[in-house]
Amino acid sequence: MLNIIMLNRPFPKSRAETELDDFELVFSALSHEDRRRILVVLLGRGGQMTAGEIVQRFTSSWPTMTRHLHILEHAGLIVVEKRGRERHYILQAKRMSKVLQSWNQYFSEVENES
Amino acid sequence: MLNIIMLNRPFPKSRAETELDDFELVFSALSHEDRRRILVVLLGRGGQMTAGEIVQRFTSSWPTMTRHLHILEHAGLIVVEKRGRERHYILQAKRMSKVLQSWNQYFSEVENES
DNA sequence: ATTATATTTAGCATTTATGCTAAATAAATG
DNA sequence: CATTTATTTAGCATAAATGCTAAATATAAT
Repeated sequence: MLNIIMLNRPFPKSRAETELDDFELVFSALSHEDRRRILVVLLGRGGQMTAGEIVQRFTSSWPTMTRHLHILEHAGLIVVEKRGRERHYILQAKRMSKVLQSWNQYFSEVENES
Repeated sequence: MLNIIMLNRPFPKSRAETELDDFELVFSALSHEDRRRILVVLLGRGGQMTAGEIVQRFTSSWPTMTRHLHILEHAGLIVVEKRGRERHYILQAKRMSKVLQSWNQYFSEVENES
């Protein structure tokens, strides 16, 4: 699987490298309106919903929503928990804030603006 | 032009609507690595560079970079100033921070996490 | 076991994004 | 004015993302 490839690195990624990967994953995940809406919907429901509850609130098909959920999961913006035949998706708001704040921090020194 | 269509609305957009548009524009703009790099490069040069200076630092062709610059401009992450035949692109770091922080604020109430 | 429910995976069609080359524009210079 | 320099616009080819339907999987219920 994909994991094998990723764990096969000769040495671990540096903090900075990981951060760059995070920016890629998080900004890509957040670039689609439905994916942003999923996070907002999750927030409104206390941060945790099943796949079915999420799908109900959108117009796209279930497979399409599943893919969005996987993209959000891969970016670390949600995590999944299997409970019987249900999948519970759990918002990772802190992780999202951290990544976005660390991006913002790069730019926080600047005062060169109108 | 595009402006005519946009100004033809019967009433102005609400604050919330504008914010949603901002999320779309900003997260889409930041979803491409070269566009994020342009902002970082601009930052390293004091927040202002000509189109040519920016293009020099990337491997993509000038037209490709021009398009990236326009996407960043449309998102409000840079502004352009014409000076003779040069275009000076100016980083709008504050605007970027504001948009990302306002997104983060939606999620800042949550403490439901590991 | 059989059926129903919850959800994902496969595979394909369509749209959108990206990247290029060639041509156009517009200011500066000889 | 002709030429060079800085940059954009047009138009097309390719890659990537999105969305769908059908099929598969896996757990729960009868």
